[in-house]
Amino acid sequence: MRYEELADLPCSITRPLVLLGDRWTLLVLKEAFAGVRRFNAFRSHLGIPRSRLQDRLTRLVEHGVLARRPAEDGEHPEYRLTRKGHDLYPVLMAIRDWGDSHMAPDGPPVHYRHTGCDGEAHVKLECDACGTRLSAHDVTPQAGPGLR
Amino acid sequence: MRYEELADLPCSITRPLVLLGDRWTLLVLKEAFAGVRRFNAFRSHLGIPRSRLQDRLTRLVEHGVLARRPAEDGEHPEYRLTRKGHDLYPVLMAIRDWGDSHMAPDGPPVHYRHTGCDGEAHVKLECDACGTRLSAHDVTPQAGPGLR
DNA sequence: AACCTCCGGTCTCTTTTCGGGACCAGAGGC
DNA sequence: GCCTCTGGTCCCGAAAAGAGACCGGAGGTT
Repeated sequence: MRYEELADLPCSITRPLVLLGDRWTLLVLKEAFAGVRRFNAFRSHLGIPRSRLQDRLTRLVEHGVLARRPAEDGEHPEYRLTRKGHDLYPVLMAIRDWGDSHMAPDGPPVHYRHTGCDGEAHVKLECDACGTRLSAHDVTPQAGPGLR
Repeated sequence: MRYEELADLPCSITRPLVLLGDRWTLLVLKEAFAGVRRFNAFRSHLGIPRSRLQDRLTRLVEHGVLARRPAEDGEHPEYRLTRKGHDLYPVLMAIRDWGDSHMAPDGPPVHYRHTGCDGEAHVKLECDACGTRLSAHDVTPQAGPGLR
């Protein structure tokens, strides 16, 4: 129970990571953003063991990231992103930007294009007051209300 | 060796995750961005077992995310972010934005402020051509040069 | 020198988690 | 009635994580 206790720390990086920080969870979510909804579809795309997939899906449902619906037409359940899950898209896109920059010697395997536009989607860190583009050097941490 | 093979897939989300997707790696990097450089400092801040920390640091050095220097003044080695490591900041900030939104009922534990400005740093997904703010619905994947 | 401490790092043992396959039940299809 | 597909559970051997003992080099003290 040592590691799970990290989720109680007042840190908005640590807390999500206790949920998301493992081999499969973010990969499952990546598939979900690609439109995958069915149990066996996740399984065949990722090669994840069934029991592991079951664990991860259940946990994501418990945390409100996915919703399990008994399916609308057929009988087979669907796992769909909730609003909360949908909000994770920038995380995956930030990872992808990094992957394209540093782990894609032949260029990006996939372009993520603004639909109906020539541009590509990229993640940017900005100051919400002055709009300046920021890097780690420009940011200063400061105590907030959620600090116990 | 099944799981590691995912790193060979032509996907810029999957490839980084094989390196970053585990309990500790992103937490170690979070500490690195907070200025931590020494072995025992990582250890005491995170409560990570020493052998685990050793593994992770070594792996990050091998991947060029951290650099191990014999230290400039004293004798003790330092682990510092490389350029490649520095580029991971948006990933951590994207996670933090999500944590603040969905896992911080009492408000953000920490504000990440634009130094010398009142604004806060936030991650945004934008079209690099037209500048529009994008969500997952506005993005279409398209084959790129890195696709085998 | 002898002793003590601090530090990064290794080794080893136990517990937890993961991987992979067997097994199961419900829903159709034929 | 039988075969198949699907989501889901169970179980066991393998891999990874946790925890603590141990080690060696560098300083500091006396």
